[in-house]
Amino acid sequence: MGHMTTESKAAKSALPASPPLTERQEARRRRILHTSARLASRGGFDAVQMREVAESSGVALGTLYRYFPSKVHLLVATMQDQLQHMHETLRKRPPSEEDPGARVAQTLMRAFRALQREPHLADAMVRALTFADRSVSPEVDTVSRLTTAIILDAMGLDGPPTPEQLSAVRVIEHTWHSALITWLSGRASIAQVKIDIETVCRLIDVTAPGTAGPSR
Amino acid sequence: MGHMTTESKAAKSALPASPPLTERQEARRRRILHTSARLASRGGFDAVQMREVAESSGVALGTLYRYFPSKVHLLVATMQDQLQHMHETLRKRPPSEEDPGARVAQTLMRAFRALQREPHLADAMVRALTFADRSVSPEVDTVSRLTTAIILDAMGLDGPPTPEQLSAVRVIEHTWHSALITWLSGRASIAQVKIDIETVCRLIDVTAPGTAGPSR
DNA sequence: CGGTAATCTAGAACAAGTTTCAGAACTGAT
DNA sequence: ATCAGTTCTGAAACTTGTTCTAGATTACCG
Repeated sequence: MGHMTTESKAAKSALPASPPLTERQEARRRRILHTSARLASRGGFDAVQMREVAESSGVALGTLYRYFPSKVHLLVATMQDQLQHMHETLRKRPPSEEDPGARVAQTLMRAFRALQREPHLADAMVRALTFADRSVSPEVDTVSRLTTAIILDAMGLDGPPTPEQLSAVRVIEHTWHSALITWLSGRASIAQVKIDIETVCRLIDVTAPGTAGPSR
Repeated sequence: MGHMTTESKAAKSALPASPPLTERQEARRRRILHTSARLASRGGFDAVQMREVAESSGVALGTLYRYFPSKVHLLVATMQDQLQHMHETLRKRPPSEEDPGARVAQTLMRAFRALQREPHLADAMVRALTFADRSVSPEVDTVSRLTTAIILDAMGLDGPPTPEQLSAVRVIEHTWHSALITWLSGRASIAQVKIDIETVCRLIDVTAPGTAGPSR
């Protein structure tokens, strides 16, 4: 593995709020993201090789780097893309449970089973996400907001969440990412992940307004 | 970094099926780990360059790779080393709180402040840990067991932990790692990490035996 | 349409992780 | 002390992420 620059020196902030892309450019971007997901599905993080992504997308290497300043940027963007699909899919079938905690657990396990179908892709995306350094913060933040939105959606709250609930959601996100990693690296079974998710989701019910807090 | 005095074999059972190392070999290994930590402290993950580690440890590159089959292996081993120190240090000053949850939160925040003193080193170790693939599973597992031991120690239980408590500890570990990453990549403040840690530690009290569970 | 600036292409070049190999140095057993 | 087997060294080679450059294309503007 070559060079995984932690600190990208000349960060050419191309993406956020930049000039609108032309038709051809949008198509190129799509092609690249599609290729990225395809290669990742085949062999995970290592199988996404920048030269191959470029060639297979019909784009020069330099152009690929203009669109996505690093491999990690590319994979995080791929994750954004996939998460948006998942958000829509999940939204179509809201969870059947009653309690917010159980609803979140059910939704996350659905998401988990979806990822299970493409474990290599999941591997590439999650590894990129946790390996990302400061130069990718905005993109990682977007992924985080998407994940938060999925969880809040699943909770099915009436009003806005309380600060305590937001804390619980953050912790759930932490657990979600980390549990995913332990599963992907073969150190935890699916059953174990399920237990962890269900355990952490109890925090939702514990922090629900109107419910007596824990005994402290 | 004075390395350990005499310690029981139990602590360093990292390499299960390897032949015992000679004196010179043990010294080489320690030199390498020391160099790794030194370079990491200076510039994080990227500053730990295998050629430089080898040269600065007075060892050939091929030898470095014989001892640690990849950069990630090296950094995870470095983390094992540092965690052992931290475990001993923390054990010397047990937390002052009463409730197990609060004790764990206090201990983890102490550990966190220790890491804050060498943020680059923390960055290198944690990034390696979460980037590790299957080939590093045994070593990552050792780190996980060490972390679990630290948390269980902090809880100060009388008897053995219940399965529910073990689940809570797993979730706390997830949160710990993930919160660390968000802090290291500049996406969360120290205050935010503190809140997350304290939030997840409520799970400990919630799952304490003899306490009524949440209202579900 | 002509001109100009931005974008894209092809390919070389560079950086750092990893592998390989021939020979020197060390180890343990006879 | 000698021999066989392992370990270590030094150096080159290979891989893949990343950068750079010169020229071709394209997009936009008057």
